[in-house]
Amino acid sequence: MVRAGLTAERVTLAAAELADEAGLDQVTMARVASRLGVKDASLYSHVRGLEDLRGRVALLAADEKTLRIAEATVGRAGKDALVAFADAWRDYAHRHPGRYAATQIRITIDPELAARAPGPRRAVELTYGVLRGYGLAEPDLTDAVRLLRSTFHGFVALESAGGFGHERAPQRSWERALDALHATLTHWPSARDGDPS
Amino acid sequence: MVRAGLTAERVTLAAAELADEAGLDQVTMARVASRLGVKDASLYSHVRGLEDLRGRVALLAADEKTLRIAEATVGRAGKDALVAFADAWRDYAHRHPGRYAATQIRITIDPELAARAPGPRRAVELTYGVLRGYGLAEPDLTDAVRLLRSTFHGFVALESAGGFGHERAPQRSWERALDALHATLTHWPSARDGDPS
DNA sequence: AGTTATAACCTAGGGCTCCTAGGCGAGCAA
DNA sequence: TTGCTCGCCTAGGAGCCCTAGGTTATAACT
Repeated sequence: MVRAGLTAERVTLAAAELADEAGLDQVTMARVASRLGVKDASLYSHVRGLEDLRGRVALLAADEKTLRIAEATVGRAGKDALVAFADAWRDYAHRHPGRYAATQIRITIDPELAARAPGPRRAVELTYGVLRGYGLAEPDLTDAVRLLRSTFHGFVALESAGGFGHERAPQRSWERALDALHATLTHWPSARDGDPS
Repeated sequence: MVRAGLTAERVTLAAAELADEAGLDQVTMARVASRLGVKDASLYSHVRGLEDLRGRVALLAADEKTLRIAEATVGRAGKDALVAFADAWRDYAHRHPGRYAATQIRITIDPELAARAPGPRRAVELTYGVLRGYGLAEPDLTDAVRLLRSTFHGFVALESAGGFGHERAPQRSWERALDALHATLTHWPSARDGDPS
């Protein structure tokens, strides 16, 4: 009998590929195992269970997405950096819908495993890096980071859930949203300026 | 044998309550049935299956959320209406996490059933109503609607997934986001004003 | 009131899921 | 060559979704 040479990483990668091709809900132990030429029970030597596997896919996706964003934004600043950041985010979600969906799941990840993953921490650093050019200081910086992440994630989630009708290309709306975010960051009100219009 | 008096509506409501209490993934035919004092096979007279049931929960949630927003925004205009709209959205998501999660699922709803549900159409009308005060015209209106929905949904999704650290109260960031959206809508650039900063 | 028809709820069971327990043998170390 | 480790196996339990077919409560009609 030839051994398959499984590792936690290979199992996670197979699950991620399956998620992108067939949807996250189609990721079952049996299907991942069959893709690796193995029985489902064999996976439990490498992965604690289905929930653990999903968590690993989520961590993988976070790392990959962060890497793409880092590559896209390196050497850029200002609106250039903002657009590159946002486009890389959206592009990753489009290219890897299953992996991206895994990141949306309420977190039930092995803390020890999560601590070793560089993705989330690095993602925060990158976001702060983009905002550095806009001259914001805490706590405005935190608020701005949250606004950016909310807008990017919300747009991508609605778009891929079919939440936008077909009357206008999402690309145009995306560009306008980025214009709006750039303007918002440029003129961020550093103090409350009550405008009860 | 006493009959339980089930209807599709009662089954959907039980599923929605279970989703809010235990999480959407805990909504199984068996658990919904037991909550109604019935065997799982009995539900299939009223509901086509689990996917259909989830779709009905999603439709219920959309209708309820729209209703709350309508109540909150009636008689308001401008930023007042924007804030009421957004707060009602976020409040619904907080109060009914399971129902809200159901609305995020990639749509696989019986089209005939969906056509009878007033929620989605009414939601679009309400959003356009809020924007009326800002004097936008198509296609800017569509772009603005998408920006609002993206920001609201993205913020709520990240917030309830634990995506924000604990270093600053989300409420503050939410208020700043609404300030930013109000400013964006007030000064919406009706033509492209390329600012390659 | 008695009869009939509808349909609400049941039991039984198939095929799928995740997961555990225990066994065999492949390939490495001595 | 011998022996050990551990990678992958088979077997099986519990629970999932769903279908088929049987009972029987209830509503409708004479």
